[in-house]
Amino acid sequence: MSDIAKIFHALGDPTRRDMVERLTDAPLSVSKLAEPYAMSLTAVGQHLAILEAAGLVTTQKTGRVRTCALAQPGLDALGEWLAARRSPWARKLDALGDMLDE
Amino acid sequence: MSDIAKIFHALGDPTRRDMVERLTDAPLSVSKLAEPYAMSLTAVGQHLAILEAAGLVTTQKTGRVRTCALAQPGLDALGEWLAARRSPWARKLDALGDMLDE
DNA sequence: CGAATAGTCAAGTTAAAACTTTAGTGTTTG
DNA sequence: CAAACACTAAAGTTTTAACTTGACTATTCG
Repeated sequence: MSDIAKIFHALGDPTRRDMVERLTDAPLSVSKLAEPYAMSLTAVGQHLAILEAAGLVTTQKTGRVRTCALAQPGLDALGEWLAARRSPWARKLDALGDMLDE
Repeated sequence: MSDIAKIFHALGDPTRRDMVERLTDAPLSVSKLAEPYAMSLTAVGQHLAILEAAGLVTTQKTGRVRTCALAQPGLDALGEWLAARRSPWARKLDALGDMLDE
């Protein structure tokens, strides 16, 4: 699964997208992050693992609490993908470059 | 389902994301769009409906052929969402505005 | 006009995600 | 040191989404 595939798949789920939105404001522990959702802590942990694998969230464990924060790599990759669709000339240049490489 | 939810859900699927990527280069008929995929034309039509509902693709039927092209509204909405995560100060200003409204 | 083309509709099947339960680890607190 | 806390792992269930089949409509071509 490519990076961009992981990112879009991760953000395709409403709960995960909401988590990212809430982490925009401030870092949160797993428990705090889980509070608003009507699901088990385990389920939240699973969502978190997906966000982390996509490079959208980083976490670090101190003692028994894991703190989650927004990560740049995922957002940056998303920005690049979007830029390529919004300025088609950039994509055409890429295609030209690929052609010249052959 | 909110606009941004529709957009991320739509792009969360690999086939639909590939469709959008191919439409970045040029508009295509449904049949041409379907060619690379090992699935029925019906399935492609279903994917297309989801992309259209998300504002990522527009289509128009002329005679018996439907031509599909990339649409701005979806990409713009995605850009706005992303901008809000990448510059947290913007989001904090929004929160301040909401607070002052009360 | 008949056949081929391009796409669509409704309904059912299959495959993938999300979520749960149960049980457990390491960490702090009283 | 026992109990509460914060999370984690494995395995099974349920829900959702993707995809198929078969039948059908409208358009173009010979």
